[in-house]
Amino acid sequence: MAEKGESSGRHYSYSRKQKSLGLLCSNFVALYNREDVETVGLDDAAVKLGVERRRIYDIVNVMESVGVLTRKAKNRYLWIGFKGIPAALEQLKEEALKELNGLSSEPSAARASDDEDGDKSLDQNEDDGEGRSCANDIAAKSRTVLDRKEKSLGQLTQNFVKLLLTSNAETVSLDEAARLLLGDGQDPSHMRTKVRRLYDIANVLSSLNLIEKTYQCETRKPAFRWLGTKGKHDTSVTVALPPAAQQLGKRMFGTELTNLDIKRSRTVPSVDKKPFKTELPNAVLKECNLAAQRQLQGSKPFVFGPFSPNPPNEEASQKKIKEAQDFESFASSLSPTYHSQALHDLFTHYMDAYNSWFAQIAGSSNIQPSSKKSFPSRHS
DNA sequence: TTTTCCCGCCAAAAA
DNA sequence: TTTTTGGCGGGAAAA
Repeated sequence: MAEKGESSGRHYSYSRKQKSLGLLCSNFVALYNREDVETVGLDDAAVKLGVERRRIYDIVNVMESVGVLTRKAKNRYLWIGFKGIPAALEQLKEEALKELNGLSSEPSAARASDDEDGDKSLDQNEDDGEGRSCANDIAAKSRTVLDRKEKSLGQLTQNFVKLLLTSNAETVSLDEAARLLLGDGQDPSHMRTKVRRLYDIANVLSSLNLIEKTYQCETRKPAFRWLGTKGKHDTSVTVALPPAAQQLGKRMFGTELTNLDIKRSRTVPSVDKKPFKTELPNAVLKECNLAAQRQLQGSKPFVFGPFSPNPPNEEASQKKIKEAQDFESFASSLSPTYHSQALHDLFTHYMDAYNSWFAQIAGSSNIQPSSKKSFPSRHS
């Protein structure tokens, strides 16, 4: 009955970027990554973030695959946060290694593999020869179930991550991944679908800062590079950029996590019909995530999400201040991206986080921005 | 053009 | 049954 999405007929210029899974994921994290959150409701998320439920399933599934969340009940997820990532990764790597040297008959073995605690130890019996009517039926059924599970976004995510974890290549392109995760010569249509899914996954993994988009050295082909698990000292894990890519004049990516992407803000192909200074949201948001995270990594080898719970060091304070100011101006020129309300909460959250965080470092190193008074008084 | 990937139909699991 | 999950691929924005 009721028409939900769209609405407001004349929505000048529509931008996919503002609806991307990556951005959604960032917003999701920003919304729930706090101490006082221990459970997440899907409805709540969908409403707060202004998206249809379907999209929530998408991001939640891949996040769960990486340990950020766990399904607790219908409509309910347990929020674990970025601290859950290392363990999950460890496990994935372990599995990957195991199935790497073990039987290599199955490319994408979707073993029961439901990590940790003993779960429902359902049938595993395949003895006896007389199945009779229903036994066969059940077998077929579980066949279907397994099949479906095998194709799930979550499973694909894990396989993709395993691939990245074990691959000795520096970067992996999505159709390489698809090719590896599927058979070799597969039906092209099937292949395309798989690649679509990989794009989805890659977007949220990027948003979580586990991977980064780059270009393959020689081919110049788009590809992804693993960023997580910097277990060892960084010996030479970071290969130089593909030199050729630089002269393309296109958007480039830094050598490190310094992946700033200044939004080109290309809106309305024909005439600029925008009455307001509509601009930035997603790019800035994302940037904030990255910035926050970058700042927070002190002696730690690697930090996962934004606002991780450890005190920053004071060496980069100057930069922080500047960013804080940027952020301030950004916040004041907020424009509706999804359905108004939700984002407001989000920004409030960001402001809070930045404030408390800034207060910390400002207090500890005793530096004040010369021109401005960092932040105006906070009032709820 | 190719690459990226959002949207939402609709079917499989759960309640 | 209804509701919750979530494959899947069309097709359009972005590069």
